[in-house]
Amino acid sequence: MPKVGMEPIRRQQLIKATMAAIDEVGLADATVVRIARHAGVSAGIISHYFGGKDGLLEATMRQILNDLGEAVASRRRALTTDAPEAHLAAIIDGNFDRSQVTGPVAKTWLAFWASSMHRPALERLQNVNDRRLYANLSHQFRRLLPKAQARDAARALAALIDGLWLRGALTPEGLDTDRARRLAREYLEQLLKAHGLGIRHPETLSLES
Amino acid sequence: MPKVGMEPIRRQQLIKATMAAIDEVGLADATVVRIARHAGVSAGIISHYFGGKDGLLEATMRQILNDLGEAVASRRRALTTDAPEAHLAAIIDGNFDRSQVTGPVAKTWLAFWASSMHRPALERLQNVNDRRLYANLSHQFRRLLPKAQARDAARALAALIDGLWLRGALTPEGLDTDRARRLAREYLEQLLKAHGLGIRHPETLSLES
DNA sequence: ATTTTTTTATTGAACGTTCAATCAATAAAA
DNA sequence: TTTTATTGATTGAACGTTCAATAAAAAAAT
Repeated sequence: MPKVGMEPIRRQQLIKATMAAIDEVGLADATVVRIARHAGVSAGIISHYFGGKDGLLEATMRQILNDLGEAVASRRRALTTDAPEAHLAAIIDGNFDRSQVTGPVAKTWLAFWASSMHRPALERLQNVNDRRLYANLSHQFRRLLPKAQARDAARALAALIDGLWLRGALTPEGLDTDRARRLAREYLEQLLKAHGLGIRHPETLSLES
Repeated sequence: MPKVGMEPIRRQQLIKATMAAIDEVGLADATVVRIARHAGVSAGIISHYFGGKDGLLEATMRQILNDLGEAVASRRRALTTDAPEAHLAAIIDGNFDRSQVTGPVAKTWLAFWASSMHRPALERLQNVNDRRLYANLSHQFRRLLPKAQARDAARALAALIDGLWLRGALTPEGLDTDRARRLAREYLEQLLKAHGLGIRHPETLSLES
């Protein structure tokens, strides 16, 4: 089947196959042969397109984080108001975007998160993503709360979002995205109410209901 | 050095060495030789006392979860009041117990959490622990809130606790336990306030009646 | 329109490495 | 002398990478 212009196709196939393999047997047993079989190609092709297994894993993590960032960014772009409550709701919704929370993606995300502790290349990607979430939250909260309280609110909401992801990735049924979104939004609502700031119709603040 | 009664000593040494090795190079590179070297013994001894590497990993995870459970249980036993707010505060404090949050333990915990998705033996231990935290929280909230809201409160607080752990395990400086405790307690306070239930001096609940 | 040549894409067996497990040998205490 | 504890070289399996061989398409030549 050799043809020209196979590179972007194969790269995408292999990244998807990596997630499928990790979902199936975990990162530790996701060998190059297994990944290649999922993509319907031979093992050698991985070194050809990614320079080796590490390159493929890094590309896979980068894709997951990019997709997550884009899910958040697109929801914020679609806002018709600049109210901080609306941005915060969009950040929550983006983090529980359907495309991010399917079994393979969530399990791969968690596997990478754990191994990023000891792989510099993955740790870098992880930190960029972490800081982006915290900075986004912190900046919006800062428009509503004093600095110290804004920081705490951002830390807590970021932890709640990650915790819901984590628990969702581990339950066999997968994450209940509607419930996770609702819990995070209710936390946000309570937080603002506790500081004497009402939230105005959180369920209609973003475009998707 | 050979003497009788070495078994409990060696088992403890090897479990501790396992956490040290995972903290140092991650679960993927924590080989039996490396673990044994941390304990100052030879590799063969692992199979002798634990039947193999898997047995050692399972014993290590079991110890972490047992310690965590004991940290919570002992704080609840020490309560002088039966107020649900006090139990909830004790559960929070127990989960951020100092002995549980040092670097090696936290990293090992996260590594096991990720690999429990694909190792039945670890998954079982993980589920027991998860359900215990959720059941404890849920039962105490049930004394304050209607059933549906109690369940949601338990789910959210459990996620917040896990999320704070997760983020703490990944930051180079480790988890700031005081801050994590404070954020979780503030969340609890807001939650109860939102339901019209004041909390009475959460930091002194375990001392006053 | 054929045939030939070149380029691109892919394979999979071979290689060197690393690992967990084994077990005969050894050493110290009982 | 017997028992308990421990070693560490050996073994076999599994892994990622490499690379000569191959196949198909594209380009060039006839």
